Amino acid sequence: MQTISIKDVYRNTETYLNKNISISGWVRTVRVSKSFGFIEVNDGSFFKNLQVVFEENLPNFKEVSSLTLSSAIKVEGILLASPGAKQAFELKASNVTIEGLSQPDYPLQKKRHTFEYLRTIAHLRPRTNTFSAVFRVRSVLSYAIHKFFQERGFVYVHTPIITGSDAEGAGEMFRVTTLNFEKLPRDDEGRVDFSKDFFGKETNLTVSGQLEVETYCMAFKNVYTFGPTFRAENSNTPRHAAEFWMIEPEIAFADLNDNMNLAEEMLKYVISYVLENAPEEMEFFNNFIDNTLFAKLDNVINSEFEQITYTKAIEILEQAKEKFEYPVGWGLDLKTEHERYITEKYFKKPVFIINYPKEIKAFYMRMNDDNKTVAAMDLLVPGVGEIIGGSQREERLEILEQRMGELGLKEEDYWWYLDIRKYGGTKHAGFGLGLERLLMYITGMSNIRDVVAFPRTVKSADF
RNA sequence: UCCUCGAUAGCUCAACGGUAGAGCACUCGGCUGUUAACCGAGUGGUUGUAGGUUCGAAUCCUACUCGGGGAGCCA
Repeated sequence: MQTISIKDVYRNTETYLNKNISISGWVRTVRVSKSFGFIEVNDGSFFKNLQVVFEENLPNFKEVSSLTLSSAIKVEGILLASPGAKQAFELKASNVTIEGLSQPDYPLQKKRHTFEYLRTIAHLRPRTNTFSAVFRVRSVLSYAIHKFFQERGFVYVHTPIITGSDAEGAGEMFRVTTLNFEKLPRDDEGRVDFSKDFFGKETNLTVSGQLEVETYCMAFKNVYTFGPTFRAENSNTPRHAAEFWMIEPEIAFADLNDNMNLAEEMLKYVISYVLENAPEEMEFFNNFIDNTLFAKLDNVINSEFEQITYTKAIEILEQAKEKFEYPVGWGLDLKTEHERYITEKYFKKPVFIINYPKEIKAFYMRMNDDNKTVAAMDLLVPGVGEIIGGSQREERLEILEQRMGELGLKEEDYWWYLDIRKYGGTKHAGFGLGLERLLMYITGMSNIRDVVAFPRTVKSADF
């Protein structure tokens, strides 16, 4: 008899009803009486469990009655309509094979656990309802992102994880080295001699694939990266991880407006896709994690995202009755409290803020005609804050070189980045989207450590 | 890194200067349709670590470690 998935049983019930089937999975809970009992089995294919009914006539009735939580079993039997209120059908067992018995000190209860405790058993937490839902949605979301870009002809580019450009500037980096720390090679001035290192120079883990992907953008026109990113920042917040995944599309012959349209279209697409393709999981999140979730997501899908300039945002904040802890003024960066006010209280929907002062943004962003602002965009969403940061890139060689000079960046460190401006450069734009931030927004999970399988954060790299 | 709150049984918590307790988990027993099953009994503790105050400390004080929340930085 072929073993079928529990998802298949739920999705194609008519095919299997009143027929003999076989399933395999892990015991979520057992309820026994003297001569019969119930087992709820989860096989990982589906959020919901399948209820198995067993009776005294099983040859191993006693062993089955005392099954421990999370034991691995295989069940053969007939799928019947269930008289119980909480499920439409159940599997009446004719044979239960115990594949792997779980020890009685299994640390997960049938009761609710705190997320803090579950983080200490990250190897077991995917067996809980919440994490089963989170990581199935993470998978569906990742697929939706690829599907969105692939359907539009974008080329998926694998930018390097180990980077040799020592001047990315997007944050503190993790050094990659094979040097022996006990005996570091030194140069004449007593400094560590990286020419003796594996790559013959200083190397680090990437903090962004943007600069590299821009070069492929100038060959394939529409490209994206989707991969791990590393930041060694000492950030202790529920929104930061040292290792996270980032999506970075880059589009050629395109300006900031094209960029915003792409971001808006992508977000609406992937949220809709997850709602359609993981309905049980999303129902769970809406019921148990955040009961405003569906309303929030519907609002994103159905509203036109607002677009305002940085200058306008400052005006709004200056006129707000709200008391802010940090000062507001043209030229000052927007703080979390300001961003929250604008997206949550003033507009109550996603907002693009564009055209920031050049002083508070990166060197590669395109200078606007006013010579004061650059074509940057941040997308703020209610509840999470900044979810996307992007810009139109400076394609004019002289202006880019001038900006780098102002900021003290050395041209020789960026020779290849400057080269793409020399050989058929064109206007282009792109943005970065944090996968985990988006996943938090879609699931309502409030800590990034609970949407990463084995989170790496300050002072923590267990498992 | 700063501010703030916390750490007691495997888990979630109570006890707030005077003999450390409950629910769940686990073990045993009972129960013919359960749904975080239910009913009865039992097992389970150097109260995060190190000092200090006190006749006496889980409780008060100090430091440290770890965790939560907020801020900065950002995705």
